[in-house]
Amino acid sequence: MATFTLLPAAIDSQLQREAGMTHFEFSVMAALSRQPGRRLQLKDLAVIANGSLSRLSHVISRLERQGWVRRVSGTKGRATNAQLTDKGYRKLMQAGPIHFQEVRRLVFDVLTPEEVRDLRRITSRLNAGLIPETNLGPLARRTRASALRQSS
Amino acid sequence: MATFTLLPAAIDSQLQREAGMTHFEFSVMAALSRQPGRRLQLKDLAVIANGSLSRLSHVISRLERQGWVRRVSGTKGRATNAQLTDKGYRKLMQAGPIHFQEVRRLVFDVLTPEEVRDLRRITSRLNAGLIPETNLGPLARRTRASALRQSS
DNA sequence: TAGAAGAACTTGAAGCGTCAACTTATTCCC
DNA sequence: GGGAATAAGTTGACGCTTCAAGTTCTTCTA
Repeated sequence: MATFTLLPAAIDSQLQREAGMTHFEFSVMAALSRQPGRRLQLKDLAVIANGSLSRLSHVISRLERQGWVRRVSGTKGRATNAQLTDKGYRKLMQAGPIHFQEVRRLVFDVLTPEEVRDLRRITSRLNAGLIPETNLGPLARRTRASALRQSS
Repeated sequence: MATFTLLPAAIDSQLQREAGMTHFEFSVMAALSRQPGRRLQLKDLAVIANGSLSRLSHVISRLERQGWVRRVSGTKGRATNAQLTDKGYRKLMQAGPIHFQEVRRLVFDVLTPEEVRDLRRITSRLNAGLIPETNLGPLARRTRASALRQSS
C-alpha cells in the first residue's frame, strides 16, 4: 500500500511543480497527441485516461482555460471532441521528458529488467480484474443496472 | 499506471460505501489499534500512515467528530496523542473484514503465490527509493532546507 | 539567560474529484 | 410517428488534500 500511495503522489507532485499539470491532465493530453488530428471524443478519452466523464469534463475545462485544448463539437449525437492545440502540443513536448525522467528514476532505475517484466505481468493481471468493474460514474452505473434489469 | 490509478480507487470507494471511511482513515485507526494503549503521537502516526501532519490533523478532527478517536495531549513538548475510542475500535473491527475481503478479491485471488512474492519484492525496492524523499509537507521541507544550509 | 531557531501541531483557503441532478440529442418499439 | 428509455455531456455542491501561515512549546547558543 505504501507504494500505491507514495508513487503516484511523488509523480503527481513533481509534474505539478515542474510543468504545472497533474498526471491525469498529462495523460489526457498525451492520449490526444496520439490521435489523428490530435482530437478525440470525450467518452473515448475518458476510457483511455481511466477517468469518469464528469472528471474529464472538468479537466477539459481547465485545459481550455490554459489554452492547451479546445472543445470541438462532433458530428453525431451530442458528441464533443477535445482537440490538442499547438500551444498544448508544445507544452506536452516540454513536460514529457521531465515526467519520463522522473518515472525512470523512481521505477526503472530501481528495478532489474526481470523485475520490470514481472511487474508488467502482475499489473496486467490486476488490471484484468479491475477494469471490468471500473466505476465509470453514476451514469454508467444506471446503464449497467438497467442492462441487468433487462437480462433478468 | 492503470493499476496505480484503479486499485486505490476501487479499494477506497468500497471502503467508503460499506464502512463510511476512507482508506487513509482506516490505516490511521488500524495503526492506533496496534499501539499500547491504542494511542500514538501524531507525528509518529503520520509517518506510519504515510501522510503529512497537516492531513493527519484534519483527519483526526473528522474521526473525533465520529467519536472514533480522541485527542489526548501528551506529556512532552507540544505533543498531541490520538487515541482510539472503544467505539472506534468496534468500528474498526467491523470494517476490517470488509476491507480485507475486497483486497483479497482484487489482489490475492488474482495472483499466484509466486507473483505475490515478486510483487512484495518489487514494491519493497520501490519504497526504498520513495520513502527518503517523501514529501512531509512544507514544514519538513523548511527543516531540510535549513539542515542543508547549515551543512554547507 | 535571553533570544533565535526548531519541533509539533492547527487552521483556512484553494484546487481537484465525486456524486447527483440536469440538459440535449438519439434510438427503440408498439 | 410519438413517447420512453438511453447516451453523452455539463454543472454545482460537497468532501478531502495540499499548501502557506500561524501558534505554542522547547532547545540550542552567544
